[in-house]
Amino acid sequence: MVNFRFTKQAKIVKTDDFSSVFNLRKRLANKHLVMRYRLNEVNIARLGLIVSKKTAKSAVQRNYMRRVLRELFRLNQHNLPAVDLLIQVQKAFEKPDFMEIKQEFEHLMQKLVIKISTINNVVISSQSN
RNA sequence: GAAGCUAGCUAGACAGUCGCCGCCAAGCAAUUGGGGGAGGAAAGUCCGGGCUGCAUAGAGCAGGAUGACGGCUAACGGCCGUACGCCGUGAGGCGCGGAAUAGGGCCACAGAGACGAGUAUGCCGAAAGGCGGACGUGAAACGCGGUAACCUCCAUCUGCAGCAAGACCAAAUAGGCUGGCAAUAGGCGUUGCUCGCGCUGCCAGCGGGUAGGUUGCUUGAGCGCAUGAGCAAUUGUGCGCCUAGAUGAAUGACUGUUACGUGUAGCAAUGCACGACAGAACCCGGCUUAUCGGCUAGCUUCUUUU
RNA sequence: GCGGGAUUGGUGAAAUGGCAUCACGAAACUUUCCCAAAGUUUAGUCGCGGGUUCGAUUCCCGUAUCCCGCU
Repeated sequence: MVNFRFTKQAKIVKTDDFSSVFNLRKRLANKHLVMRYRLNEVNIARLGLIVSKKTAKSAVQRNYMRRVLRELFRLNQHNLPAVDLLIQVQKAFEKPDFMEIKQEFEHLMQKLVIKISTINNVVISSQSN
């Protein structure tokens, strides 16, 4: 039985955590979303969302985007290694675009997993050498 | 029946799966169970108040706001009633800025002239001049002209800031104060050197204070019903109810059944698609703006029937 | 949460309540064999809706959009 809960520990709250992810400058992007990531030490994938007022004026629209992204993360969190993940919305989307956003999100997830596994391999190989 | 006016209400419903944020109960804990979780505008921040801090002997000036009359209210620039003006066949809607004899300013064009003088014709005069002054122009023309939504004066109100207010707890680093130790030495800077001058080390304690956390934080000028007062706004009394509290910021996503509306395909049954404006951030009373629709009540006009 | 400012031809800016102005650009015409330069002419509901006024870009109120500051 897999637990899909999204608790407070899985949320990035502190300004330090945010800025440390930003400073690492690891970045993936496509049409609507920008993803920044950093390996962390808490053994759990954590999420921070950035939806600025510039992308959408209406608070309702911003809230919708936040909720959809959180939901996608919640359902996918067990496929992820322990990373701090910041998702920034670049272009506004609405309800009819849901399937597109889902595909984009999953695509980014795959890329992320591949990248991180290569990093880990490098680390392991360098240690063995 | 159609077209309207005004006031009020509403902003689909039920069930399931996976989740989110408070509260209550159980449990050492993990967790489990119960119950609650956006609006009529939560918006704009245009007014008013509560609350909190600062300032303050008392009073006033300056500055700001309001401006028919009377009332309501915690208060208001709000609301109600009345009067007046305009619009509408009407139900109704919109508006209203006190004082021009306290003083200053402005009054384009036209007009003789825009407030100080004085045009035509006329009367008195030899003349100078005096009296009186139409028509026309214009928003306004001798009359104490118009304009105060120009300054101003008058009346009334007004200390300043805002929950990121304020209160409490309190790392790391840097600096402050006090005490003790070391010491007149050494180090650094000032010119290449010397002298001179300036700065300073270690330990303990103290208080201030940043990140961060806790609180303020939701029971209130509260809501509903009945009834009394009042034309009404509003208000007295009685009974009942408890109705979000987040903080890198919860209130969501998906599925099924069904109601309503719109579009579309179809002769039809029915199928498919879509669902207004919009998201609490200390709390209330208003105003303004956005809004697919639906319901109720009262009233008006026109037409038809009896 | 609190506060300030802007909106005028296509663009950037002026203007005491009395005819909306300047520069660049655009279009048309003149000039030239052609182009450039030069000259002439044209195009504004003064963001929108009300009010005050004889008259509003200007004054007052509301509103929309944009920009900025403090915390």
